[in-house]
Amino acid sequence: MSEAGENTRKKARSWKQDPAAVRADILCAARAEFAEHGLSGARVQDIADRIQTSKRMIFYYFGDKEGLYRAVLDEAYRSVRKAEAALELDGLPPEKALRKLVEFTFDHHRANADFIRLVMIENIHGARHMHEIDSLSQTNTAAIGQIERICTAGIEAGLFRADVSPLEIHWQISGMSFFNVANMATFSVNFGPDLFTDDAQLRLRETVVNSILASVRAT
Amino acid sequence: MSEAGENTRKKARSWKQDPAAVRADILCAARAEFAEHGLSGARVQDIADRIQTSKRMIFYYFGDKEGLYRAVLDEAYRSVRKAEAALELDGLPPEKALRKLVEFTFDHHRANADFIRLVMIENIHGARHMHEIDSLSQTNTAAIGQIERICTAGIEAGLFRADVSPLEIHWQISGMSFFNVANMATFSVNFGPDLFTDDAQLRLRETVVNSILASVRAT
DNA sequence: GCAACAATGTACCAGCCGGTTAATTTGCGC
DNA sequence: GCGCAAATTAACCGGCTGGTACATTGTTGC
Repeated sequence: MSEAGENTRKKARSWKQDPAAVRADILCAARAEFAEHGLSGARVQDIADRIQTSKRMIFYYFGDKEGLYRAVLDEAYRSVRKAEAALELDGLPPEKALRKLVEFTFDHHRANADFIRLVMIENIHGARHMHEIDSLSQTNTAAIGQIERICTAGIEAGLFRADVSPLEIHWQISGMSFFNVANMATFSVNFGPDLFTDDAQLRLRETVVNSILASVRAT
Repeated sequence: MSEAGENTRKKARSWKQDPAAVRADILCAARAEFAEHGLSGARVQDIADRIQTSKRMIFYYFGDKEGLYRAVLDEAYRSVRKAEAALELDGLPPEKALRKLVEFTFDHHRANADFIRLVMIENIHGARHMHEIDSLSQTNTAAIGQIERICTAGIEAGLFRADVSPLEIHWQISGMSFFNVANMATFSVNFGPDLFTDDAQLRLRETVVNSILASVRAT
């Protein structure tokens, strides 16, 4: 995911001219730069330097810095949603399905630190830029739909409490999975890095699964 | 907490000259500015403008922008720790104590959005600046001590599982309480603002309490 | 092969912003 | 009051940074 399209062009054919690849390269470099330094911290020149292109091209394709940032954010959300949609839970029994969803989310967040950082940055900006990206609203609620189906199945089977809230469950899963990646740096400084070794993370993931399952189970 | 020392000086006595108050005012204004715009996004001039002082004073007292940022971060952690330490749980039965701790943390994070934002920002910078603040390491582990005592009491009473991990419990509590504030903006855009009304937050807090309690309880 | 247009390279600018220099004022010890 | 250091002001600077003007080169349709 992160190295895709890094240098797909450059004298690929005779000499140059490959707009689509340039655009893609810029997006990729920009995602890395924004994720690393934030919106105001990112330097357009540095983005250009990451691939072999000029600042000029960036403004040519994306208008201005914020336009580029918006494009990066849009593309990032789009790709994450695609990965989430690939999960197939509908056949599984409720507890298995919920467990799989939690494990997937936990792992997926860990594997996509760039995306997490972009969301952190966007939150610092009060999600101001997301409002101008329309493609989000519809598709994001699909994540809730997944949990809703699990919940109704679980309730019907008498396994889950009748008053579970799919939105709250999603919030819990996201919250811990997100925090795990987003706050690793400060948490490590404050409490040591023990929780972030590979096997500690495996145990932690299991803790998350258990606490979610325990809280939805019928008494 | 946020308006303290806003304008404690200014012609308070005869005309001016009140170094301690100026320093405090700068710190206060800087905290707001950094929390709002991040380290690179914050403008030293804007910090000076928030109170009636000049950029020069800021460099006079704090050396440079990063020095000021470090001072803000230090002071913020210090004040939060003080509030945490005021909690008295040692008399309570284990479940009551844990519940109270969760409720306190959840509310406290909500009430201190500035601090949350500073931590988010510091995480974006890989906690680079926290390393240079020594006062943290010792006192932060006190938070774990609190949970440790609750856990041993709970285990001895046969109420808690024998393998509960205080550090993991702290991670869970922090994770959800932090996420709740830190990601409110993007979460609202993606899933609507329903979860962030006052009474929804009350229910959400109860969900957090229940899921933590459920996951530590002996089977 | 030649317009016409899309894509790219080069050089440049204006304003902002962190940081400084130097002069002025205030408070304090005596 | 006087001297001296601390506190404060005012003006300034250099370079970085987002953004642009213009020339140039490749591409495509005919």
